[in-house]
Amino acid sequence: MSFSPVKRLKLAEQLAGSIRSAILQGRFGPGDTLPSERDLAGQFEVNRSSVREAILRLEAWGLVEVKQGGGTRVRDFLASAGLQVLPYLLAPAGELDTKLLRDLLEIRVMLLGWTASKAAQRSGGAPATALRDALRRLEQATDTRAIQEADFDFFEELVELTDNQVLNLLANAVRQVYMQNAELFGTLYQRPGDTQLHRDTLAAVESGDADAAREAMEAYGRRFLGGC
Amino acid sequence: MSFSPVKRLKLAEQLAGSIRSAILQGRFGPGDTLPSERDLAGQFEVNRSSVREAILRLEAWGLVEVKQGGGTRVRDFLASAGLQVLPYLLAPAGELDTKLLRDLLEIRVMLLGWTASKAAQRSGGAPATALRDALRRLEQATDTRAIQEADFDFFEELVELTDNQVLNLLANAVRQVYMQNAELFGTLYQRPGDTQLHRDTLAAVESGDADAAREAMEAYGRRFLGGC
DNA sequence: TGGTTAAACTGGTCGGACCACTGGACCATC
DNA sequence: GATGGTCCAGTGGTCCGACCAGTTTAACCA
Repeated sequence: MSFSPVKRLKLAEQLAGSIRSAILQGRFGPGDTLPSERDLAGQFEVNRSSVREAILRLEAWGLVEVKQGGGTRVRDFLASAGLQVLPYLLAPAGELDTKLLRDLLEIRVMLLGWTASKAAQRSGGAPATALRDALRRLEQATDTRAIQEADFDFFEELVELTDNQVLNLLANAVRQVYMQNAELFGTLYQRPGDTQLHRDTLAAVESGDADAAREAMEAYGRRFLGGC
Repeated sequence: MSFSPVKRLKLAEQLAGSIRSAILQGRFGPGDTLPSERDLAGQFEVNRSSVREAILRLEAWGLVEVKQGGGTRVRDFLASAGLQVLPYLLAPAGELDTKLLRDLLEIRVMLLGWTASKAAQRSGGAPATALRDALRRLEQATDTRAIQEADFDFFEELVELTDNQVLNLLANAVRQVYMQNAELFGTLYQRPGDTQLHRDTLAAVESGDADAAREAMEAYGRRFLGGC
């Protein structure tokens, strides 16, 4: 038995979380102006500096728009927010948004397929030792959490093989989405670990067969779509 | 001749830009600790609060890791940063990174193709008036900037048709990349505007032909790959 | 009525203070 | 030699109160 690190929540992060929830749950609509920083500081009974830090986070997420002298307005997050808000949209009020989850899994199928295809194309038949190692770790993983991580590692090794740095950044963003509510995605991994499709992918990559690699990974991704 | 609005750079944004450049140019490597907030405040001759706001931005971008009492460490941005840093990676020291641009355009081909395909699949033969409007605006656009924007509008209408909110968020992120250095991408639009492939896409979407829609948009995206 | 101006907001920056935490040095214990 | 306790300098986190810089509003006067 081992412990995982506790996460220390800074004050400003708590505040940002509160306001973010209020926005995502629609208590503030697009165009509405947030209460002033001094006002919020009074309501939360904290210093204005902390409120400012919280609002700065919201701005970085694309949720609000700050203008000196003109207040802080809530933006239409569906038109402006990036992938960072996805974890919070998936379960805004404790209830899972199955439509959104399906959308995410659909995108995942595309990413998996394309990445595998490009990886096969780029590696051009060379042995992929790192990918093979990742597969071994996946096969040896027992509990749900370990399987999740090993599965993502396998994907990231594929990304590495594509030699595409933009895809790399995109994968980083996706990883954050996964990690921020890993327990939620964990329920999708409950079926017994069948790694046949991963083995197919590895073989296809090592033989340079782009189409076969795409097929295998897309088939794997589609398995998750059945659950919801 | 007309002027575009000047962008008022807040102090903290300038600071964030300075430190970000230093990191992306490698003046601080992964694992290095940044000078302390008090130290940086002294070097920049500004207040510590402003430095803190700047560092908060860097943290949101995934460039640094802040720990109370333990300093601020530079992260390996290739392993942790999201799409937000792409604009700065494309031209870190004034020089365009053609390999990275090619990577981006490659991803773009995938996104264009997949989006068009799903849009055709989902709309299922219904008339797509919004998409048709976007096409008209594209055909009427004259200068480079207008063409760029109309082209992106067309893409966003396709995204709308897919009814996939995750793709929507992804498109938001991509838009920010484009808008932050629009003049850079503008050079890619120099050839005379041929909208044939857009018209093909519209027709394919309205007739529900997913494969044809994908083909047309991928072909369009690939035209940009020839330039570099 | 219509334009001007002054006040009352808002966010941005400042300086200084103290709290909470980290990391390393040093020491006592076993 | 390893372990744990203590201390201390340095770092980020929070607080306070003040003033600067823009925006909005409404009173004001021509």
